[in-house]
Amino acid sequence: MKRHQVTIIDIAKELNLSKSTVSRALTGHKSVKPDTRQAVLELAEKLDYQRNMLAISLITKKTNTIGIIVPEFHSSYFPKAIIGAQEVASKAGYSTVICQSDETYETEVANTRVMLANQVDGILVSITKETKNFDHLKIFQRKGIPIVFFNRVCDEMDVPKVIVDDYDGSFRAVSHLIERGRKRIAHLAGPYSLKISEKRLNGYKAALRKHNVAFDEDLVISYDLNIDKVKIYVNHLLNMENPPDAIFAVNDPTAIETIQVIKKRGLRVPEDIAVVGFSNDFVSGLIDPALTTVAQPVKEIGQAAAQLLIDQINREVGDWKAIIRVLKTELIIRKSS
Amino acid sequence: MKRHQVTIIDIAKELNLSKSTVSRALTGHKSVKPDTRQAVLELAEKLDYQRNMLAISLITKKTNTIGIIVPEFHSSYFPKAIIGAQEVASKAGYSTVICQSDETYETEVANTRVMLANQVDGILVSITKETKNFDHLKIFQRKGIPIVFFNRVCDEMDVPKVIVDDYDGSFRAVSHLIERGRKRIAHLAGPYSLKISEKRLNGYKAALRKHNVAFDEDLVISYDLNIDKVKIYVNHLLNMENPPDAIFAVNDPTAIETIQVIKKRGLRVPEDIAVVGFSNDFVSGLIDPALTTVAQPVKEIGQAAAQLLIDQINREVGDWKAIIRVLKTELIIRKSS
DNA sequence: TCCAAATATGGGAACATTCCCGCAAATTGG
DNA sequence: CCAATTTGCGGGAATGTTCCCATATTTGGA
Repeated sequence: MKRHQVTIIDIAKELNLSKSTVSRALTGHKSVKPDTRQAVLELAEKLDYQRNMLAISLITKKTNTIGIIVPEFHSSYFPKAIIGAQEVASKAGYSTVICQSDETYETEVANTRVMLANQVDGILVSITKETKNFDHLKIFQRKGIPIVFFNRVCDEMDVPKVIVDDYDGSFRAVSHLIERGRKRIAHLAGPYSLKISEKRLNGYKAALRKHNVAFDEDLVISYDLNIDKVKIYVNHLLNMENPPDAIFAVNDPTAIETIQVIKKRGLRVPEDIAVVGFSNDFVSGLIDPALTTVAQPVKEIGQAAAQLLIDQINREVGDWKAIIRVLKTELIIRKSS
Repeated sequence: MKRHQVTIIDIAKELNLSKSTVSRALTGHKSVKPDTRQAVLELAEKLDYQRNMLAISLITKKTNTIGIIVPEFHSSYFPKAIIGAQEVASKAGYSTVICQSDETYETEVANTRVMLANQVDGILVSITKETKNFDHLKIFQRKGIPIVFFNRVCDEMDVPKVIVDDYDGSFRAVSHLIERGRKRIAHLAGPYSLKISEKRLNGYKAALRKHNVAFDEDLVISYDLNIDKVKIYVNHLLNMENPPDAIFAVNDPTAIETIQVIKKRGLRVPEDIAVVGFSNDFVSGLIDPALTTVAQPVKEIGQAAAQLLIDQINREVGDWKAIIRVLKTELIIRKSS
């Protein structure tokens, strides 16, 4: 299939030079006569020579590639974070290999294999909701390949992480609901295997405590983020003999689906039940009613994560700290509360 | 930074074998004693040996990687198409390198460089709205690297393409508006450098003709897809002495923004002005009013494109046809019309 | 004018792997 | 029981590049 690739040897032969000289001319080394360099560059252009990164990477042991593993592409969160990461990566001369784990542990493990085989210089990871064992990620640590977590982080690994203050965001969202006079606030939580679910739950609890609202265990439902199940849980909540007057959802897709279910039952948002989400997805301002939510600086998270990763790649082995960057959230109050 | 990588030579030495034998054992070659293979496999596992794809690719001239270049990540279209493409690619043993050109020609050119340097086995491309010169893509053809276009295709290159029937979708959308009694239907078109803009415009014109509605040049505005400008154009249309009673937008983000502008002026959708979009983005069903739009089988488009590409990679050079897969659209009628 | 230093180039190892070729030992068949 | 085949393994080239070391040429200062 492939025909012969133009190599530096072809250029060398044509110009009666050695491959060493051509290599030097091409990489912008000093100690090569301007005329020679000029000739090499011109011929390279003419033959449209492309440097073979495989060979270069093989010898330099550096691929200038970073891997990104994210659980899904359905919400606008990860695409946006990836844009941010790619931005700083490409500015630093890195290309990116993106894998999507589809929220399953096995795919995530497979993805890490791809990354290792491709000899990435470092990886950015946001784990799946299923991931409880981290051996596949610890391999990178062991091999000295930098790793940075963002959003969904691994607590038991001592590496840099970029997160938002989930506790605080959650606290403010729930406080807001209480200030609007809501007394029975339900929480549709994520799986507790994810640290963010736990933190958002804690923020929720703290807000209740702070405002002397009784905590009712029955009003907290942890679910697996499978959006189809929201219907069941929301209906369950609405069918309680003492139903909630507000629902704080762990993320925006959940909140949006919650609103749909409530509307379908003929109840009004926010009059009958207020709804608040988390993340400020692109959609959230456009739906009816517009969703009150906790905005995250998503693109900045991606940027920060990539920057942390590249810093780590450029540092000497051992010379880095497990910095945890915590970015601020912002409560966006809209019609749904 | 990097410490020594475990290679087949390490394994060979440890077991007093040659690297050839280890290679054979690892690649599942026949003619290697079961005991030997077992020993190799076990030691490889123990040392957590990872095959170096760089070296393998260098020698086999195949990277098992396909490149995907898309213009943007903002709408749900491209992420969804990528999911589809990745699905069939990874099933076929290919990983993907994704680049986003940010709707600028220069970035697209840079992206193709990355793809060439990374020796991808083939690329999937959807061009930017700016791309008028295709030399950077023709290089792939010249080098015998398969290329498949999807969505935003290049007309002057004779390669496989995956598109939807834009003309037909547009025709049906506009026919629907006419059937609902609309007489003055405006069209917010995309840049004519994109084939899809042209086709959607043609479908629009054809529908008018078919139903004997006069074509009014002033009701068609072509714009550069910069969403911030929608406001200007929609206001311009509404300020006309004989304003439109419907707006057919070239895509959903445009339609959604159009609705926002109309609502902000105190007009009602669809009572005063009906709006129809194109693509059925994830958001479109959730906004108020829910958007009538032409649904595309986005994931299937990605799948089809990847399949076409992989077929082409696996074929002998020269043995392929410039198939154009045209997928069907579906008109989704919602509240906005 | 001559030697040292700078400049310019070449040669070859190295990177990790595959794959072809060759050779020995083991197995088979008549 | 010996030739023929099969099985199992090793050696070494090749992939495209960088980089170190060596060598040749030019330059400059005393």
